Amino acid sequence: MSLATDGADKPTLYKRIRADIEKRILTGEWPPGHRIPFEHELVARYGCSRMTVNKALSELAQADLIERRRRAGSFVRRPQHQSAVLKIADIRAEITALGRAYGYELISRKLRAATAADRERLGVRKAGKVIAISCRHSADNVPFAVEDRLIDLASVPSAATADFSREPPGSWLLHHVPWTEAEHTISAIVADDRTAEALDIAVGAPCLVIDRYTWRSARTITAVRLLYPGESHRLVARFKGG
Amino acid sequence: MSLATDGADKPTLYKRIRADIEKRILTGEWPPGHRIPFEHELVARYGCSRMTVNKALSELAQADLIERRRRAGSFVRRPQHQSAVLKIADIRAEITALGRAYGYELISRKLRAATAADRERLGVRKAGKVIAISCRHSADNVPFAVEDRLIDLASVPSAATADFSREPPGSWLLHHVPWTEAEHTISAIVADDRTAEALDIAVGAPCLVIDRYTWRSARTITAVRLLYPGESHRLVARFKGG
DNA sequence: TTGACTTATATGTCTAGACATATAATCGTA
DNA sequence: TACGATTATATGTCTAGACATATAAGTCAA
Repeated sequence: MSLATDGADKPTLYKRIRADIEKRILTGEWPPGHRIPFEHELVARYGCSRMTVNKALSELAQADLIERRRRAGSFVRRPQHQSAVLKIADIRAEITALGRAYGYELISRKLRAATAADRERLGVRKAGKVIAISCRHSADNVPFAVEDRLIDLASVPSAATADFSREPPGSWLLHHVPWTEAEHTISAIVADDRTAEALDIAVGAPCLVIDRYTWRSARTITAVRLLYPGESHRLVARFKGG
Repeated sequence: MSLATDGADKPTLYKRIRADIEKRILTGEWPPGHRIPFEHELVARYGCSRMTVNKALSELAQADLIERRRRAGSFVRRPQHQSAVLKIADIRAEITALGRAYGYELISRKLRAATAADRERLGVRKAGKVIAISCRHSADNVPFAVEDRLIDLASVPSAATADFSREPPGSWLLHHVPWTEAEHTISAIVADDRTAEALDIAVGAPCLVIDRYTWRSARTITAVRLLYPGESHRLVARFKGG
């Protein structure tokens, strides 16, 4: 509309308060340990009610930028240097985001009674059926990652009839299983014969490994190992805090 | 009212509302796409004011568990399967948390005018001085990681006189530079001669690599490369969302 | 000096309203 | 039927209070 000159649209007051404080912390004007103004002081400065500044400060506390202590005040926290947001995108999304052509290929799919090794890997005790899947993702027809997955059929019965020859199991699960929790473990190995062939790299070349273990309400859903060529693939995590 | 009987302490009302809803989402009772009750319905159910349920729902929206749409209502989001919280702890903290003895050893420290390669690595244009540090972290006297770091003295002048023979540069920076932003890149390589010797592993053994690039207010602070023995070290990221 | 008790105060939570705003639904018209 | 205008409504933000509660700081006695 008419006011195209500068700062976009009008942010709400509590967002402006939050941004003001965040800026002073991030520029170092208010270093770690610094006591930021009391709520009543901010109320006076911005001419608003206490609930408004409280909302701003609560969000900063939730983001771990400040620490709030009763009776004492609110203080700039020391950066933690420890929690980063690591984007582990769906492989198809990752590849298409790079502007490359996504390719998928099912290598093997076996439905079997869970072996001792399967139960160990899934972290379940009871016997039951599992699906073991091996597949490959490629970008512009170059191998991008190989996937080795185990799905617990007791938790996801409908996986028995899913067609994994066209849809990657990761996408299928994402659309057929609601909210889950997961644990990722990242490590490095060197390619053995089988891996080297699947990824079209040399035996002994480095590989990045992501092991993901997924569950819902304490029930195991799936365990997957992803192998990437180590020198060409990178995981990027960007974050605030040292 | 008179609903006090049970044990534990009494969580506040908005936290109870948030936990109730979160539980229904996580157990799958309310699957992705499900419309959760309107604020006025929750107000009626819990017998509280709208601001209280609004606070609960706002926090769920901030955590990306629900999506709020004006006029339409609030809906359970589809899990993203893409952002994980990766804990990249301070190495000393990581080792002591494992109950092992932390050891630190400075391998080299050089103060020099930035070379073209240094400027490239730090992403700065202007000439200036840098400190290049190479050091090793160990756990119970076993090499744990080697660190190769560059610090931009224009941004952190006091680093020139810091004693890095006893304190790791990471810890020192953490305590002398306020809030920063960083980008981590994780990859895998195989050990060359120098790395193999420093980590006491075989040449050609896999290594996990973390490259961290740190800045504050668009100003580069430091660039560091951490090398871990790939098969013994693991990065763990745990999170919600598929 | 130490420990126990009291007090002051900043944050934590909550209320019962208010108006703003985006937008789904409905209605009316071409 | 398709499209534009209107309306209804759920969320977004805000207010001016309130009481609860943890705790820093001060007070006083042993």
